[in-house]
Amino acid sequence: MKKNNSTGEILRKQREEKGLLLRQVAALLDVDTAILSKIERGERKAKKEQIVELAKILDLNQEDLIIQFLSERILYEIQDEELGEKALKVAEQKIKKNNTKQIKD
Amino acid sequence: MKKNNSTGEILRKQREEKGLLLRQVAALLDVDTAILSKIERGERKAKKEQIVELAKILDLNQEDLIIQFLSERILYEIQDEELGEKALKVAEQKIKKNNTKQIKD
DNA sequence: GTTATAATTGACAAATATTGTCAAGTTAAT
DNA sequence: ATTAACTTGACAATATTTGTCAATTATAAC
Repeated sequence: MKKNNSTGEILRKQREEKGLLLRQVAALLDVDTAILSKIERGERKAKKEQIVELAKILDLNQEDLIIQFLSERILYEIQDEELGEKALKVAEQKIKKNNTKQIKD
Repeated sequence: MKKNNSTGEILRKQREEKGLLLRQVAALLDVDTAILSKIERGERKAKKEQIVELAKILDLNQEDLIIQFLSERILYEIQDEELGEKALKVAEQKIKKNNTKQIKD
């Protein structure tokens, strides 16, 4: 029972399910095969536009893929940071505080 | 009842409380006054090393300041992203999952 | 084993973003 | 009006990210 944890795994699985080659998807994405290979294996980060494009090309739910992608960017930002988890919680609190403030507008 | 929301506000308040000039703190930090001014006003992001240094210079709790700083970096990462809050939650879940995994090691 | 196709890897280049310097401009107090 | 502290914006230096390319590895078919 294998889970798709990372954006890369999701992309690769779906590409293979559709029987597409790296070359083909890379062409549609307008990047070199090497880049897509690295993105799928998590060696490189994709750009947001590429994630959006890939969702279209591979018929993946765009929102889910973006959430996945953004969460990885967030985790990348706090990698090796001992206080990362606490910072995440503070960030959430700040967002919430801002949301409730918005009600006034 | 004014809260110190941002890193910059904390830094400025504490510097003023200590009666230090931008010039003086900037010198200790080894950057131009302009940079520190911008950091305090939230116009520029500080580097992590600078945050650590500033905590020392201004006698601020280092962990608290770092958490503050990291949370801002995280929020910066998802600014303007509609799905940012959801991504934050997913990021937290991933961290937790990883924590429990670690027990095995 | 050779050939052919797909994917991976690593060195390097191009593009973008971050951080810094400097000089000129405010602001506020005297 | 002078002075000191701070601010601002243009630009330079640096660092990071993203991309290209050529060489290599892996796999399958013969």
